[in-house]
Amino acid sequence: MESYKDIKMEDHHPMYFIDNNNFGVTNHSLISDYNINTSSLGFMELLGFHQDFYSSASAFELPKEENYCPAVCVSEEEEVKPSSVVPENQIISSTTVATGNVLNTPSTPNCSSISSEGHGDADGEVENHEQQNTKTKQQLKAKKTVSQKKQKEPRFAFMTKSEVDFLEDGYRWRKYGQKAVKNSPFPRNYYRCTNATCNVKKRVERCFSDPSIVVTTYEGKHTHPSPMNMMMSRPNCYPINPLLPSPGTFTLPMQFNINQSFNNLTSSNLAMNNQLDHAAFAAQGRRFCSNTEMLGDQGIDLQDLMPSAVLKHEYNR
DNA sequence: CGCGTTTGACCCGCGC
DNA sequence: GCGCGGGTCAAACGCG
Repeated sequence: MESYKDIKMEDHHPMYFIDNNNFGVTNHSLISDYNINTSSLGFMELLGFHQDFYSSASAFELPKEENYCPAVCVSEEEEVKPSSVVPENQIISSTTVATGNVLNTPSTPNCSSISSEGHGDADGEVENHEQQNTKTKQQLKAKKTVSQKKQKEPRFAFMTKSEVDFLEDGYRWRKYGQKAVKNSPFPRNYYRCTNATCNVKKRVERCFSDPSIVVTTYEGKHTHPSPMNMMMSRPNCYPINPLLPSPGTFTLPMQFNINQSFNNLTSSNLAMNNQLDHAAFAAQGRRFCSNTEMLGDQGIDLQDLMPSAVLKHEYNR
Protein backbone atom coordinates (compact mmCIF):
# COMPACT_ATOMS: atom_id res chain seq x y z
CA MET A 1 0.00 0.00 0.00
CA GLU A 2 1.44 3.32 -0.97
CA SER A 3 1.20 6.16 1.43
CA TYR A 4 1.53 8.82 -1.18
CA LYS A 5 1.40 9.17 -4.90
CA ASP A 6 3.70 11.21 -6.97
CA ILE A 7 1.64 12.53 -9.83
CA LYS A 8 3.53 14.32 -12.51
CA MET A 9 1.94 17.43 -13.81
CA GLU A 10 2.19 18.54 -17.37
CA ASP A 11 5.49 20.30 -17.04
CA HIS A 12 7.40 18.24 -14.54
CA HIS A 13 6.12 19.98 -11.45
CA PRO A 14 4.94 17.20 -9.25
CA MET A 15 1.96 17.28 -6.99
CA TYR A 16 1.97 15.08 -3.98
CA PHE A 17 -1.12 13.38 -2.77
CA ILE A 18 -0.51 12.08 0.67
CA ASP A 19 -2.80 9.60 2.24
CA ASN A 20 -3.80 11.20 5.47
CA ASN A 21 -4.39 7.84 7.05
CA ASN A 22 -0.68 7.35 7.22
CA PHE A 23 0.10 10.75 8.60
CA GLY A 24 -0.71 12.38 11.83
CA VAL A 25 -1.92 15.40 9.99
CA THR A 26 -5.51 15.22 9.03
CA ASN A 27 -7.06 16.75 6.01
CA HIS A 28 -5.17 19.92 5.79
CA SER A 29 -3.97 21.33 2.58
CA LEU A 30 -0.85 23.16 1.73
CA ILE A 31 -0.40 25.11 -1.42
CA SER A 32 3.06 26.20 -2.25
CA ASP A 33 4.71 28.09 -4.99
CA TYR A 34 7.98 27.22 -3.43
CA ASN A 35 9.80 24.67 -5.48
CA ILE A 36 10.96 22.08 -3.05
CA ASN A 37 12.46 19.91 -5.75
CA THR A 38 15.15 22.41 -6.50
CA SER A 39 15.81 23.45 -2.98
CA SER A 40 17.09 21.85 0.14
CA LEU A 41 14.82 23.95 2.26
CA GLY A 42 11.56 22.66 3.54
CA PHE A 43 8.50 24.44 4.70
CA MET A 44 9.55 24.59 8.29
CA GLU A 45 13.00 25.75 7.39
CA LEU A 46 11.40 28.40 5.32
CA LEU A 47 9.71 29.52 8.45
CA GLY A 48 12.87 29.26 10.47
CA PHE A 49 12.04 26.11 12.35
CA HIS A 50 15.11 24.05 12.91
CA GLN A 51 15.71 20.39 12.54
CA ASP A 52 15.43 19.54 16.19
CA PHE A 53 12.02 20.99 16.19
CA TYR A 54 10.76 18.91 13.32
CA SER A 55 10.49 15.78 15.33
CA SER A 56 8.80 17.57 18.15
CA ALA A 57 6.28 19.14 15.87
CA SER A 58 5.60 15.78 14.35
CA ALA A 59 4.75 14.47 17.73
CA PHE A 60 1.87 16.82 18.09
CA GLU A 61 -1.52 15.38 17.83
CA LEU A 62 -3.90 17.51 15.91
CA PRO A 63 -6.73 18.76 18.04
CA LYS A 64 -9.96 17.13 17.09
CA GLU A 65 -11.73 20.45 16.90
CA GLU A 66 -9.47 21.64 14.14
CA ASN A 67 -10.78 20.52 10.81
CA TYR A 68 -8.43 21.03 7.97
CA CYS A 69 -10.09 21.66 4.70
CA PRO A 70 -9.86 19.57 1.59
CA ALA A 71 -6.95 20.48 -0.58
CA VAL A 72 -7.12 22.58 -3.66
CA CYS A 73 -4.93 22.00 -6.68
CA VAL A 74 -3.35 25.11 -8.02
CA SER A 75 -1.29 25.56 -11.10
CA GLU A 76 2.28 26.63 -10.66
CA GLU A 77 1.69 30.13 -11.92
CA GLU A 78 -1.59 30.58 -10.20
CA GLU A 79 -1.81 32.61 -7.07
CA VAL A 80 -3.94 31.23 -4.36
CA LYS A 81 -7.27 32.83 -4.87
CA PRO A 82 -9.49 31.99 -1.97
CA SER A 83 -12.16 34.35 -3.12
CA SER A 84 -12.72 32.47 -6.30
CA VAL A 85 -14.95 29.47 -6.47
CA VAL A 86 -13.04 26.24 -6.38
CA PRO A 87 -14.28 23.69 -8.88
CA GLU A 88 -15.52 20.54 -7.21
CA ASN A 89 -13.25 18.37 -9.27
CA GLN A 90 -10.25 20.13 -7.88
CA ILE A 91 -11.00 19.27 -4.34
CA ILE A 92 -9.19 16.28 -3.02
CA SER A 93 -10.24 14.67 0.18
CA SER A 94 -6.76 14.15 1.49
CA THR A 95 -3.70 16.14 2.23
CA THR A 96 -2.34 17.67 -0.91
CA VAL A 97 0.80 19.53 -1.59
CA ALA A 98 1.23 21.52 -4.73
CA THR A 99 4.44 23.06 -5.82
CA GLY A 100 5.23 25.88 -8.17
CA ASN A 101 8.20 27.48 -9.73
CA VAL A 102 8.99 30.51 -7.67
CA LEU A 103 12.68 30.67 -7.08
CA ASN A 104 14.19 30.37 -3.71
CA THR A 105 15.70 33.76 -3.60
CA PRO A 106 18.62 34.62 -1.40
CA SER A 107 18.05 37.07 1.37
CA THR A 108 17.55 40.50 0.00
CA PRO A 109 20.30 43.08 0.23
CA ASN A 110 19.90 46.02 2.51
CA CYS A 111 18.38 49.09 1.04
CA SER A 112 21.04 51.77 1.33
CA SER A 113 18.87 54.45 -0.15
CA ILE A 114 16.77 54.70 2.96
CA SER A 115 19.54 54.45 5.50
CA SER A 116 20.01 58.20 5.57
CA GLU A 117 16.72 58.76 7.32
CA GLY A 118 17.05 60.74 10.50
CA HIS A 119 20.61 61.88 9.87
CA GLY A 120 19.80 65.24 8.39
CA ASP A 121 20.06 67.26 11.59
CA ALA A 122 23.68 66.54 12.23
CA ASP A 123 25.05 69.42 10.18
CA GLY A 124 22.37 71.85 11.19
CA GLU A 125 20.93 72.01 7.75
CA VAL A 126 17.31 73.04 7.79
CA GLU A 127 14.93 72.18 5.04
CA ASN A 128 11.54 73.71 4.57
CA HIS A 129 8.42 71.62 4.76
CA GLU A 130 7.92 71.44 1.03
CA GLN A 131 11.43 70.23 0.41
CA GLN A 132 11.05 67.66 3.10
CA ASN A 133 7.87 66.44 1.56
CA THR A 134 9.56 66.12 -1.78
CA LYS A 135 12.49 64.36 -0.20
CA THR A 136 10.22 61.95 1.60
CA LYS A 137 8.39 61.15 -1.58
CA GLN A 138 11.64 60.66 -3.43
CA GLN A 139 12.90 58.37 -0.71
CA LEU A 140 9.67 56.47 -0.84
CA LYS A 141 9.97 56.19 -4.57
CA ALA A 142 13.58 55.04 -4.34
CA LYS A 143 12.54 52.55 -1.75
CA LYS A 144 9.84 51.22 -4.00
CA THR A 145 12.21 51.05 -6.94
CA VAL A 146 14.66 48.96 -4.99
CA SER A 147 11.95 46.68 -3.74
CA GLN A 148 10.68 46.23 -7.26
CA LYS A 149 14.07 45.09 -8.42
CA LYS A 150 14.44 42.50 -5.78
CA GLN A 151 13.25 39.07 -6.64
CA LYS A 152 10.05 37.65 -5.35
CA GLU A 153 10.32 35.99 -2.01
CA PRO A 154 9.32 32.34 -1.94
CA ARG A 155 5.69 32.00 -1.12
CA PHE A 156 3.44 29.27 0.02
CA ALA A 157 -0.06 29.02 1.27
CA PHE A 158 -2.20 26.56 3.08
CA MET A 159 -5.90 26.42 3.63
CA THR A 160 -7.35 25.61 6.98
CA LYS A 161 -10.87 25.04 8.04
CA SER A 162 -11.15 27.07 11.16
CA GLU A 163 -13.41 29.54 12.86
CA VAL A 164 -10.40 31.53 13.90
CA ASP A 165 -8.86 33.69 11.21
CA PHE A 166 -5.39 33.89 12.62
CA LEU A 167 -3.69 30.56 13.07
CA GLU A 168 -0.81 30.50 15.49
CA ASP A 169 2.46 29.21 14.12
CA GLY A 170 4.87 29.98 16.91
CA TYR A 171 5.96 33.33 15.55
CA ARG A 172 4.79 36.78 16.55
CA TRP A 173 3.14 38.85 13.87
CA ARG A 174 2.26 42.49 13.60
CA LYS A 175 -0.64 43.52 11.45
CA TYR A 176 0.26 46.27 9.03
CA GLY A 177 -2.67 46.41 6.72
CA GLN A 178 -6.11 45.27 5.80
CA LYS A 179 -7.71 45.42 2.40
CA ALA A 180 -11.12 44.62 1.11
CA VAL A 181 -10.98 41.84 -1.41
CA LYS A 182 -12.88 42.28 -4.61
CA ASN A 183 -16.07 40.23 -4.79
CA SER A 184 -15.57 39.05 -1.27
CA PRO A 185 -17.17 40.22 1.97
CA PHE A 186 -14.08 39.15 3.84
CA PRO A 187 -11.06 41.45 4.08
CA ARG A 188 -7.48 40.35 3.56
CA ASN A 189 -5.17 40.97 6.49
CA TYR A 190 -1.47 41.65 6.13
CA TYR A 191 0.98 40.67 8.83
CA ARG A 192 4.72 41.08 9.23
CA CYS A 193 7.04 39.20 11.54
CA THR A 194 7.72 41.35 14.61
CA ASN A 195 11.39 40.47 14.57
CA ALA A 196 13.25 43.54 13.32
CA THR A 197 15.68 41.57 11.20
CA CYS A 198 13.03 39.38 9.68
CA ASN A 199 10.96 40.49 6.72
CA VAL A 200 8.62 37.53 6.48
CA LYS A 201 5.07 38.48 5.60
CA LYS A 202 1.85 36.68 6.01
CA ARG A 203 -1.51 37.21 4.36
CA VAL A 204 -4.63 35.84 5.92
CA GLU A 205 -7.97 35.81 4.24
CA ARG A 206 -11.17 33.87 4.37
CA CYS A 207 -12.38 31.92 1.38
CA PHE A 208 -15.31 33.59 -0.28
CA SER A 209 -16.85 30.36 -1.55
CA ASP A 210 -16.46 28.70 1.82
CA PRO A 211 -16.22 31.13 4.75
CA SER A 212 -15.13 28.35 7.05
CA ILE A 213 -11.85 28.10 5.15
CA VAL A 214 -8.95 30.35 6.05
CA VAL A 215 -6.14 30.81 3.53
CA THR A 216 -2.79 31.72 5.01
CA THR A 217 -0.02 32.80 2.67
CA TYR A 218 3.55 33.13 3.84
CA GLU A 219 6.16 35.14 1.98
CA GLY A 220 9.84 35.02 2.76
CA LYS A 221 11.98 33.08 5.15
CA HIS A 222 12.42 33.67 8.85
CA THR A 223 15.94 34.67 9.78
CA HIS A 224 15.53 33.68 13.39
CA PRO A 225 14.20 30.78 15.41
CA SER A 226 10.64 31.03 16.53
CA PRO A 227 9.89 31.83 20.16
CA MET A 228 8.17 28.47 20.31
CA ASN A 229 11.23 26.77 18.90
CA MET A 230 13.37 28.38 21.57
CA MET A 231 11.06 27.06 24.21
CA MET A 232 11.26 23.58 22.76
CA SER A 233 15.03 23.65 22.97
CA ARG A 234 14.93 24.24 26.73
CA PRO A 235 15.16 21.20 28.96
CA ASN A 236 12.18 20.45 31.17
CA CYS A 237 10.03 22.46 28.87
CA TYR A 238 7.76 20.48 26.63
CA PRO A 239 4.25 20.50 25.29
CA ILE A 240 1.43 19.15 27.32
CA ASN A 241 0.60 16.19 25.19
CA PRO A 242 -0.29 12.72 26.37
CA LEU A 243 1.49 11.32 23.35
CA LEU A 244 4.79 12.52 24.70
CA PRO A 245 6.22 10.03 27.16
CA SER A 246 8.87 12.30 28.60
CA PRO A 247 10.69 15.56 28.02
CA GLY A 248 13.24 15.40 25.32
CA THR A 249 11.81 12.35 23.63
CA PHE A 250 9.27 12.48 20.89
CA THR A 251 6.91 10.06 19.31
CA LEU A 252 5.52 9.95 15.86
CA PRO A 253 1.80 10.34 15.51
CA MET A 254 -0.23 7.26 16.15
CA GLN A 255 -1.45 7.17 12.59
CA PHE A 256 2.00 7.36 11.12
CA ASN A 257 3.12 4.00 9.83
CA ILE A 258 6.88 4.15 9.70
CA ASN A 259 7.42 0.99 7.72
CA GLN A 260 4.91 1.77 5.07
CA SER A 261 5.23 5.49 4.83
CA PHE A 262 8.37 6.94 6.24
CA ASN A 263 10.73 4.76 4.25
CA ASN A 264 9.06 5.79 1.06
CA LEU A 265 9.75 9.43 1.63
CA THR A 266 12.49 11.08 -0.30
CA SER A 267 14.30 13.95 1.31
CA SER A 268 12.08 16.44 -0.42
CA ASN A 269 9.01 14.50 0.54
CA LEU A 270 10.22 14.57 4.07
CA ALA A 271 10.67 18.29 3.82
CA MET A 272 7.09 18.61 2.75
CA ASN A 273 6.04 16.43 5.62
CA ASN A 274 7.77 18.92 7.83
CA GLN A 275 5.79 21.58 6.11
CA LEU A 276 2.64 19.78 7.00
CA ASP A 277 3.75 19.84 10.59
CA HIS A 278 3.55 23.58 10.49
CA ALA A 279 -0.19 23.58 10.24
CA ALA A 280 -0.39 20.97 12.93
CA PHE A 281 1.81 23.16 15.05
CA ALA A 282 -0.38 26.14 14.42
CA ALA A 283 -3.39 24.21 15.55
CA GLN A 284 -1.54 22.99 18.58
CA GLY A 285 -0.70 26.44 19.83
CA ARG A 286 -3.46 26.81 22.32
CA ARG A 287 -2.80 23.48 23.95
CA PHE A 288 0.89 24.11 23.83
CA CYS A 289 0.85 27.10 26.08
CA SER A 290 -1.92 25.97 28.32
CA ASN A 291 0.39 25.23 31.20
CA THR A 292 1.78 28.45 32.51
CA GLU A 293 3.64 26.80 35.36
CA MET A 294 6.25 25.27 33.14
CA LEU A 295 6.91 28.66 31.67
CA GLY A 296 7.16 30.35 34.99
CA ASP A 297 9.76 27.89 36.17
CA GLN A 298 11.90 28.81 33.24
CA GLY A 299 11.55 32.48 33.85
CA ILE A 300 9.91 32.99 30.53
CA ASP A 301 7.20 35.48 30.07
CA LEU A 302 4.25 33.78 28.49
CA GLN A 303 3.80 36.72 26.20
CA ASP A 304 7.26 36.18 24.86
CA LEU A 305 6.27 32.76 23.71
CA MET A 306 2.80 33.12 22.35
CA PRO A 307 1.09 35.93 20.52
CA SER A 308 -1.43 37.84 22.51
CA ALA A 309 -4.31 36.50 20.48
CA VAL A 310 -3.58 33.00 21.72
CA LEU A 311 -3.31 34.13 25.26
CA LYS A 312 -6.56 35.99 25.08
CA HIS A 313 -8.19 32.92 23.65
CA GLU A 314 -6.79 30.81 26.42
CA TYR A 315 -7.71 33.17 29.20
CA ASN A 316 -11.23 33.53 27.97
CA ARG A 317 -11.91 29.87 28.37
C1' DC B 1 4.78 53.97 27.86
C1' DG B 2 5.34 50.33 24.68
C1' DC B 3 3.28 47.53 21.54
C1' DG B 4 -0.26 46.13 18.44
C1' DT B 5 -4.40 47.40 15.62
C1' DT B 6 -7.11 50.35 12.67
C1' DT B 7 -7.74 52.82 8.64
C1' DG B 8 -7.31 56.32 5.11
C1' DA B 9 -3.95 57.64 1.83
C1' DC B 10 -0.65 56.58 -1.33
C1' DC B 11 2.01 54.00 -4.87
C1' DC B 12 2.42 50.70 -8.44
C1' DG B 13 1.28 47.30 -11.93
C1' DC B 14 -1.87 45.93 -15.19
C1' DG B 15 -5.63 45.80 -18.41
C1' DC B 16 -8.47 48.41 -21.43
C1' DG C 1 -3.96 57.97 -20.20
C1' DC C 2 -7.20 56.24 -17.01
C1' DG C 3 -9.31 53.36 -13.70
C1' DC C 4 -9.05 49.49 -10.79
C1' DG C 5 -7.19 46.39 -7.49
C1' DG C 6 -3.38 44.85 -4.63
C1' DG C 7 0.08 46.04 -1.41
C1' DT C 8 2.20 49.19 1.88
C1' DC C 9 2.77 53.18 4.85
C1' DA C 10 2.07 55.77 8.86
C1' DA C 11 -0.67 58.60 12.00
C1' DA C 12 -4.11 57.91 15.28
C1' DC C 13 -5.91 55.14 18.53
C1' DG C 14 -6.59 51.33 22.01
C1' DC C 15 -5.04 48.33 25.49
C1' DG C 16 -2.48 46.36 29.29
